[in-house]
Amino acid sequence: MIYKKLLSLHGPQGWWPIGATYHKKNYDIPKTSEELFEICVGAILTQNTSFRSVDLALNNLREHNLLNPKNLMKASENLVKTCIKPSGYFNQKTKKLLIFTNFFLQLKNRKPLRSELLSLWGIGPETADSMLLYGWHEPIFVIDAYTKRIFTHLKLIDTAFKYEEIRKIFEKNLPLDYILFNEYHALIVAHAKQFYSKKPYGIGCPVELYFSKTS
DNA sequence: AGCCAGGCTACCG
DNA sequence: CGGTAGCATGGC
Repeated sequence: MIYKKLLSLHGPQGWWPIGATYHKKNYDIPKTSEELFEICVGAILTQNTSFRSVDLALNNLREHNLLNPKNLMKASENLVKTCIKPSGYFNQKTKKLLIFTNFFLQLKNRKPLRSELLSLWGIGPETADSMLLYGWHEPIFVIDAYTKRIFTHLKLIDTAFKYEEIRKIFEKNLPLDYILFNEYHALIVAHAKQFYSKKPYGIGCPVELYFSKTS
Protein backbone atom coordinates (compact mmCIF):
# COMPACT_ATOMS: atom_id res chain seq x y z
CA MET A 1 0.00 0.00 0.00
CA ILE A 2 1.42 3.31 -1.10
CA TYR A 3 0.22 5.13 2.01
CA LYS A 4 2.33 2.98 4.32
CA LYS A 5 5.31 3.33 2.03
CA LEU A 6 5.01 7.11 2.11
CA LEU A 7 4.47 7.11 5.86
CA SER A 8 7.63 5.07 6.42
CA LEU A 9 9.55 7.39 4.12
CA HIS A 10 8.41 10.74 5.46
CA GLY A 11 6.80 10.11 8.85
CA PRO A 12 3.57 11.68 10.07
CA GLN A 13 3.16 15.22 8.75
CA GLY A 14 0.69 16.80 11.12
CA TRP A 15 -1.26 18.99 8.75
CA TRP A 16 -2.77 21.60 8.92
CA PRO A 17 -0.26 24.04 10.46
CA ILE A 18 -1.78 26.38 13.04
CA GLY A 19 0.14 29.41 14.23
CA ALA A 20 2.82 28.60 11.66
CA THR A 21 3.71 25.32 13.37
CA TYR A 22 2.77 21.75 12.63
CA HIS A 23 1.20 19.51 15.24
CA LYS A 24 2.26 16.01 14.41
CA LYS A 25 -0.03 13.20 15.48
CA ASN A 26 -2.49 15.70 16.88
CA TYR A 27 -5.69 15.37 14.89
CA ASP A 28 -7.78 17.39 17.30
CA ILE A 29 -7.25 20.60 15.35
CA PRO A 30 -8.85 23.09 14.99
CA LYS A 31 -9.87 23.55 18.60
CA THR A 32 -11.51 26.94 18.27
CA SER A 33 -13.56 28.84 15.71
CA GLU A 34 -10.60 31.15 15.14
CA GLU A 35 -8.32 28.20 14.38
CA LEU A 36 -10.93 26.89 11.98
CA PHE A 37 -11.02 30.30 10.32
CA GLU A 38 -7.23 30.34 10.10
CA ILE A 39 -7.27 27.02 8.28
CA CYS A 40 -9.83 28.31 5.79
CA VAL A 41 -7.86 31.51 5.19
CA GLY A 42 -4.71 29.45 4.67
CA ALA A 43 -6.52 27.20 2.22
CA ILE A 44 -7.40 30.22 0.08
CA LEU A 45 -4.00 31.86 0.36
CA THR A 46 -2.12 28.71 -0.60
CA GLN A 47 -3.75 28.51 -4.02
CA ASN A 48 -0.82 27.98 -6.40
CA THR A 49 1.50 29.29 -3.68
CA SER A 50 3.95 27.62 -1.32
CA PHE A 51 2.90 27.53 2.30
CA ARG A 52 6.15 29.22 3.30
CA SER A 53 4.84 32.37 1.60
CA VAL A 54 1.40 31.84 3.10
CA ASP A 55 2.99 31.79 6.57
CA LEU A 56 4.30 35.30 5.99
CA ALA A 57 0.83 36.47 5.04
CA LEU A 58 -0.83 34.70 7.98
CA ASN A 59 1.63 36.25 10.40
CA ASN A 60 0.88 39.71 9.00
CA LEU A 61 -2.84 39.08 9.41
CA ARG A 62 -2.28 37.78 12.94
CA GLU A 63 -0.28 40.87 13.92
CA HIS A 64 -3.20 43.02 12.86
CA ASN A 65 -5.64 40.74 14.68
CA LEU A 66 -7.29 39.87 11.38
CA LEU A 67 -7.37 36.09 11.76
CA ASN A 68 -10.82 36.71 13.13
CA PRO A 69 -13.74 36.85 10.73
CA LYS A 70 -15.49 39.86 12.21
CA ASN A 71 -12.31 41.89 12.34
CA LEU A 72 -11.43 40.92 8.80
CA MET A 73 -14.81 42.12 7.53
CA LYS A 74 -14.31 45.45 9.28
CA ALA A 75 -10.75 45.99 8.05
CA SER A 76 -9.94 48.19 5.09
CA GLU A 77 -9.31 46.37 1.85
CA ASN A 78 -5.93 48.02 1.49
CA LEU A 79 -4.78 46.72 4.85
CA VAL A 80 -5.82 43.19 3.91
CA LYS A 81 -3.99 43.50 0.61
CA THR A 82 -0.84 44.70 2.35
CA CYS A 83 -0.95 41.85 4.85
CA ILE A 84 -1.38 39.08 2.30
CA LYS A 85 0.95 40.53 -0.33
CA PRO A 86 3.70 37.93 0.36
CA SER A 87 1.38 35.11 -0.71
CA GLY A 88 0.86 36.54 -4.19
CA TYR A 89 -2.25 37.32 -6.26
CA PHE A 90 -3.15 39.74 -3.48
CA ASN A 91 -5.91 41.55 -5.38
CA GLN A 92 -7.78 38.37 -6.23
CA LYS A 93 -7.11 36.73 -2.90
CA THR A 94 -8.38 39.73 -0.94
CA LYS A 95 -11.64 39.52 -2.86
CA LYS A 96 -11.80 35.78 -2.23
CA LEU A 97 -11.15 36.22 1.48
CA LEU A 98 -13.87 38.81 1.92
CA ILE A 99 -16.45 36.76 0.01
CA PHE A 100 -15.57 33.65 1.99
CA THR A 101 -15.48 35.45 5.35
CA ASN A 102 -18.93 36.89 4.80
CA PHE A 103 -20.15 33.35 4.11
CA PHE A 104 -18.27 31.98 7.13
CA LEU A 105 -20.01 34.41 9.48
CA GLN A 106 -23.40 33.50 8.06
CA LEU A 107 -22.75 29.86 8.88
CA LYS A 108 -22.91 30.55 12.62
CA ASN A 109 -20.82 27.47 13.47
CA ARG A 110 -22.70 25.18 11.08
CA LYS A 111 -20.65 22.95 8.81
CA PRO A 112 -20.97 24.12 5.19
CA LEU A 113 -22.04 21.87 2.35
CA ARG A 114 -19.43 21.21 -0.29
CA SER A 115 -21.79 22.67 -2.87
CA GLU A 116 -22.10 25.86 -0.85
CA LEU A 117 -18.35 26.33 -0.75
CA LEU A 118 -18.05 25.62 -4.48
CA SER A 119 -20.69 28.24 -5.24
CA LEU A 120 -18.48 30.97 -3.78
CA TRP A 121 -16.31 32.93 -6.19
CA GLY A 122 -12.69 31.93 -5.69
CA ILE A 123 -13.34 28.55 -4.05
CA GLY A 124 -12.68 25.58 -6.31
CA PRO A 125 -12.69 21.86 -5.53
CA GLU A 126 -9.27 21.64 -3.88
CA THR A 127 -9.82 24.66 -1.66
CA ALA A 128 -13.29 23.47 -0.64
CA ASP A 129 -12.06 19.96 0.09
CA SER A 130 -9.06 21.21 2.09
CA MET A 131 -11.42 23.24 4.26
CA LEU A 132 -13.82 20.33 4.73
CA LEU A 133 -11.06 17.83 5.50
CA TYR A 134 -8.64 19.86 7.60
CA GLY A 135 -11.15 22.32 9.04
CA TRP A 136 -14.32 20.31 9.49
CA HIS A 137 -12.83 16.78 9.62
CA GLU A 138 -14.97 15.48 6.78
CA PRO A 139 -13.45 12.36 5.14
CA ILE A 140 -12.92 13.93 1.73
CA PHE A 141 -9.78 13.12 -0.21
CA VAL A 142 -8.04 16.29 -1.37
CA ILE A 143 -6.68 16.09 -4.91
CA ASP A 144 -4.02 18.53 -5.99
CA ALA A 145 -1.50 18.95 -8.79
CA TYR A 146 1.00 16.80 -6.90
CA THR A 147 -1.47 13.94 -6.49
CA LYS A 148 -2.14 13.89 -10.22
CA ARG A 149 1.56 14.18 -11.00
CA ILE A 150 2.67 11.29 -8.77
CA PHE A 151 -0.12 8.89 -9.58
CA THR A 152 -0.04 9.50 -13.32
CA HIS A 153 3.71 9.06 -13.23
CA LEU A 154 3.24 5.71 -11.47
CA LYS A 155 0.61 4.94 -14.12
CA LEU A 156 -2.03 4.37 -11.49
CA ILE A 157 -4.39 6.99 -12.91
CA ASP A 158 -4.95 8.29 -16.42
CA THR A 159 -3.79 11.80 -17.33
CA ALA A 160 -7.24 12.57 -18.70
CA PHE A 161 -8.98 11.94 -15.38
CA LYS A 162 -10.58 14.97 -13.85
CA TYR A 163 -10.71 16.11 -10.24
CA GLU A 164 -13.92 14.35 -9.28
CA GLU A 165 -12.95 11.09 -10.95
CA ILE A 166 -9.63 10.94 -9.12
CA ARG A 167 -11.23 11.83 -5.81
CA LYS A 168 -13.78 9.04 -6.19
CA ILE A 169 -11.04 6.53 -6.96
CA PHE A 170 -9.23 7.31 -3.73
CA GLU A 171 -12.39 7.39 -1.66
CA LYS A 172 -13.60 4.09 -3.11
CA ASN A 173 -10.35 2.31 -2.35
CA LEU A 174 -9.74 3.60 1.15
CA PRO A 175 -11.63 3.53 4.45
CA LEU A 176 -13.44 6.87 4.87
CA ASP A 177 -11.22 7.97 7.71
CA TYR A 178 -10.48 11.63 8.36
CA ILE A 179 -7.12 10.90 9.97
CA LEU A 180 -6.02 8.68 7.10
CA PHE A 181 -7.04 11.25 4.48
CA ASN A 182 -5.38 14.00 6.49
CA GLU A 183 -2.02 12.24 6.58
CA TYR A 184 -2.22 10.75 3.11
CA HIS A 185 -2.67 14.06 1.35
CA ALA A 186 0.06 15.66 3.45
CA LEU A 187 2.38 12.76 2.68
CA ILE A 188 1.71 13.11 -1.04
CA VAL A 189 2.73 16.76 -0.87
CA ALA A 190 5.86 15.98 1.15
CA HIS A 191 6.81 13.23 -1.27
CA ALA A 192 6.16 15.35 -4.34
CA LYS A 193 8.25 18.21 -2.99
CA GLN A 194 11.17 15.83 -2.69
CA PHE A 195 10.87 13.81 -5.89
CA TYR A 196 8.35 15.50 -8.22
CA SER A 197 9.18 19.19 -8.10
CA LYS A 198 11.18 19.48 -11.28
CA LYS A 199 11.34 17.64 -14.54
CA PRO A 200 11.93 14.94 -15.26
CA TYR A 201 9.56 13.96 -12.49
CA GLY A 202 10.10 11.00 -10.21
CA ILE A 203 13.90 10.73 -10.35
CA GLY A 204 14.96 8.60 -7.39
CA CYS A 205 11.38 8.12 -6.26
CA PRO A 206 11.50 5.17 -3.82
CA VAL A 207 7.86 4.33 -4.49
CA GLU A 208 8.63 3.91 -8.17
CA LEU A 209 11.53 1.60 -7.32
CA TYR A 210 9.24 -0.26 -4.96
CA PHE A 211 6.77 -0.83 -7.77
CA SER A 212 9.32 -1.95 -10.32
CA LYS A 213 10.79 -4.44 -7.87
CA THR A 214 7.52 -5.99 -6.85
CA SER A 215 5.78 -6.15 -10.20
C1' DA B 1 17.98 34.47 -14.60
C1' DG B 2 14.32 31.68 -14.71
C1' DC B 3 11.29 28.28 -13.00
C1' DC B 4 8.20 26.75 -9.53
C1' DA B 5 4.69 27.12 -5.91
C1' DG B 6 -0.41 22.72 -1.32
C1' DG B 7 -5.59 26.89 -7.95
C1' DC B 8 -9.27 29.46 -9.83
C1' DT B 9 -11.71 32.33 -13.13
C1' DA B 10 -12.62 34.10 -17.62
C1' DC B 11 -12.61 33.46 -22.12
C1' DC B 12 -11.47 31.15 -26.35
C1' DG B 13 -12.38 27.65 -30.24
C1' DC C 1 -16.91 20.41 -23.58
C1' DG C 2 -11.08 20.96 -23.37
C1' DG C 3 -7.30 24.18 -23.48
C1' DT C 4 -5.00 28.32 -21.75
C1' DA C 5 -3.74 33.34 -20.32
C1' DG C 6 -3.78 36.01 -16.32
C1' DC C 7 -3.20 36.60 -11.63
C1' DA C 8 1.82 38.37 -8.19
C1' DT C 9 5.14 37.41 -4.82
C1' DG C 10 9.00 34.78 -2.66
C1' DG C 11 12.36 30.96 -2.66
C1' DC C 12 15.88 28.58 -4.64
